Amino acid sequence: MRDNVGMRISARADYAVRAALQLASSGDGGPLKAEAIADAQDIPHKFLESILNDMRRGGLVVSQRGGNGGYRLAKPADAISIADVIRVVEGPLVSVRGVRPPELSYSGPAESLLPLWIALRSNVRQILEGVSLADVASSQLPAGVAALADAPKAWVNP
Amino acid sequence: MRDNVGMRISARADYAVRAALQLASSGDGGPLKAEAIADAQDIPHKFLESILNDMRRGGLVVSQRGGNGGYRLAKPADAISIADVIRVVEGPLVSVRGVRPPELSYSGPAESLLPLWIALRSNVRQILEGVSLADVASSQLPAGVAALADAPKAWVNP
DNA sequence: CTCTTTTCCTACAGACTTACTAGGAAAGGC
DNA sequence: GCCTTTCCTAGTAAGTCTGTAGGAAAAGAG
Repeated sequence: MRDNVGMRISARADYAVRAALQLASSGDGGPLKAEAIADAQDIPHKFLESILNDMRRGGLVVSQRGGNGGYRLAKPADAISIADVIRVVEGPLVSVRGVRPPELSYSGPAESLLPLWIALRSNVRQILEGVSLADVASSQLPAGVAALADAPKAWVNP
Repeated sequence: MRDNVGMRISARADYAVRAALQLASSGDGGPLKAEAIADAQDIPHKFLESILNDMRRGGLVVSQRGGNGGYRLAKPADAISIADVIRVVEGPLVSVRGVRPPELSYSGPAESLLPLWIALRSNVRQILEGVSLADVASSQLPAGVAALADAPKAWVNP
């Protein structure tokens, strides 16, 4: 039985964003330990560790070992977008058959498929790059996004 | 090395759309054989067969066996959207951790994540449901989509 | 009825991805 | 030295993705 594809947010990406939000909302009471985040957001501890590691390598968080170490955001929460987080843990936001749209080539009646994928990607970017960790953590989504989410139609499954 | 997730259009979905476009553009010179489509679009023949089968079960195409059989669209090309095609071969357009957004529950600073995913999904739908096979086959994308695709920024990788 | 064509169905296989878990080494503070 | 917490390598069970193989069932032509 085939299931869900299309815009798939994996567990890894979902966890990454939630962890980042937890860090964003911790204001500045020192760094947060992986385990504290794991408990707060109900994420498997060791799995989260590897995600936080990706985020550190990607320059999104900084870490401190030992006694009262932990993680904190490397930049202000309003300077990190959801797209930043997803890209750091999973690579490109949009891909077709494993490659990014500009590398594709279509022929015949499928020629205009490329512009379509490009438009789609641009649209997804617009949303995910336009929303910061601070926006979500404070429940203040940008007007355009909030408008989309408020339409009742948006909540019903097709 | 982790790679591409996010909005992933699988080979299966890409092939399905291209096959449907080929059918759309064949006007009405009788049904098209699977092999003819496979050749025209450079899709593995047997793989395409199973995709066309999904599309038949989903009511998108009708088939005819024997002598000069083949496939044709079950509805006019301007009554089938790209979203229809993708959904028939891959299920829901957008999912988070394998489930559809409305089934999720977030807590703490992640509470506003749900509206964000909903907004994202609504946006993706708007595009993919708003473009028909006829639009793509005739290279006449709807104004809003064409505008997105025409922005030079949309074509550069981040 | 037989032959050819083409769809339809089932089964499988190899490579890859996903979501984890285990165990310990390295660093930092007391 | 000791305790904590990050950091690193490895592995694994289950699933998905992209196909292939082989044949049975239908439709029409002769």
